[in-house]
Amino acid sequence: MSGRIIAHVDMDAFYASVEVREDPSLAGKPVVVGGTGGRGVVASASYEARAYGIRSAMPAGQARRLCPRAVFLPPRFDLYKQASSRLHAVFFEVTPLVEGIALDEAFLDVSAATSLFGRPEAIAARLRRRVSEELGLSCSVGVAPNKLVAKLASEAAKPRASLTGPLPGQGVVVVAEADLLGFLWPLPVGALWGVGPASRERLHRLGVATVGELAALPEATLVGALGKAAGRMLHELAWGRDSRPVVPERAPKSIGHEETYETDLRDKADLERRLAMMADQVAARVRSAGMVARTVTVKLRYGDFTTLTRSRTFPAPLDSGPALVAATRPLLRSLSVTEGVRLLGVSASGLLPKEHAPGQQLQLDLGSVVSRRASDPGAGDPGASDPGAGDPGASDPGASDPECPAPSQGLAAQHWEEALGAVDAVRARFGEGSVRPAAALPGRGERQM
DNA sequence: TCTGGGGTCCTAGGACCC
DNA sequence: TCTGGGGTCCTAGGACCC
Repeated sequence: MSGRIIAHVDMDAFYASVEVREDPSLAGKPVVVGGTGGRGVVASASYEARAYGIRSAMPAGQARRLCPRAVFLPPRFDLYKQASSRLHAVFFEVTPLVEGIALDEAFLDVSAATSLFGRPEAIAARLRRRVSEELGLSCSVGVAPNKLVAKLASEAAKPRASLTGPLPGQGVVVVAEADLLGFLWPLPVGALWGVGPASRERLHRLGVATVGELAALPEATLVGALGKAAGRMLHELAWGRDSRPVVPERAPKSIGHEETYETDLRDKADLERRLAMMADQVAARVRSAGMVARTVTVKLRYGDFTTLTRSRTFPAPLDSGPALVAATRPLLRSLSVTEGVRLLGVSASGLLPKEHAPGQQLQLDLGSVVSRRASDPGAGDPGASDPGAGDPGASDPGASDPECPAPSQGLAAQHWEEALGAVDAVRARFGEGSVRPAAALPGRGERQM
């Protein structure tokens, strides 16, 4: 446990600061990124905007009421991604052990960097200087023996908003092993990783408001109130114990896309087309990650915010657009849309690296598998690992759907791979919208472009 | 002018297997 | 033929993070 030195680097008001850097006339003004759509929320707010009480995740309307003269900008994620990769290049100057948490935030295990760069304070100061030189942006750095406290330390190092302008923070806060509990125990429980509004409320009912009070509670009480995993975890964290390692590369567990609409949608055919577009995009991202997916989930949210999911796991993985589109269709059809749909989404999970995936041929057969399983949940796996076995003669509503025919049984797997590669290549060159799934088109005879 | 979009992890119940 | 129990997989929902 002892000996680790973990740094947490967190950019200050990242998206807003990038926008100010791109347009210096915004400097000193309240700037809000996000919340430009009818149903948006704030993604990032400059310290000038925070002085009015504007915060991330706040509904746009509320932010506008708090500060009508704030500048509201639509997010430009490509710009933030560029800045993020330059940020990571700076991190790699110090250590290869970098775990990105978000575009603007990362843990660095700098335990082995002291011989080259000196004491933790010096490493943190160096990081801040290099970030400023390379990106023209400021960040805050926390250093501690573990991730939990490093993150809380970077928070303590942040600037503060005030109506007379941002008050600079310390920039760097280092918490030594001996000071751990003294730093931790006065903090509110909500500061701990994993304590959100629901857990905070439960803890308050137990009379717990600070981390110190949490530490005084028996672990069994916490487990009773919050469940086994969360209870044990929080008990450890309250005592400053956190052995989670810095993990540089994590394989994704799911890849998805969802959209909230300006007004609730009720037209089933329209929703199916939108879902097909999303499923096709998700399939492309699964392929570009070099993965295949076994589980497909459709998510739907009604106007009253009730949220439902429907998922299906297939015996063999899939990664083609038509396969994902075909998989989502019966899932959406199992849900009512007459109430009005606020949000629709698709996600692919059960991801496996493509090279270890067994029986990748399901995509050739998926139409029949999907509809058969949907109509008869008790049906076994109809030879899914064998592309030719899927009962090509059966008149199957899914496979014969005019809007989304199953890929031809006769198309050799190799040709299918080539077709997918071609789709991805055209998209890479001409943009995402250049190739669209047939199921996303309004009608068969109708010209789209 | 209520509540985004990208995710991770956990829980609980049922099916199923031994 | 009054009923175990562990393990795994799947599904749905929910808390939480940035």
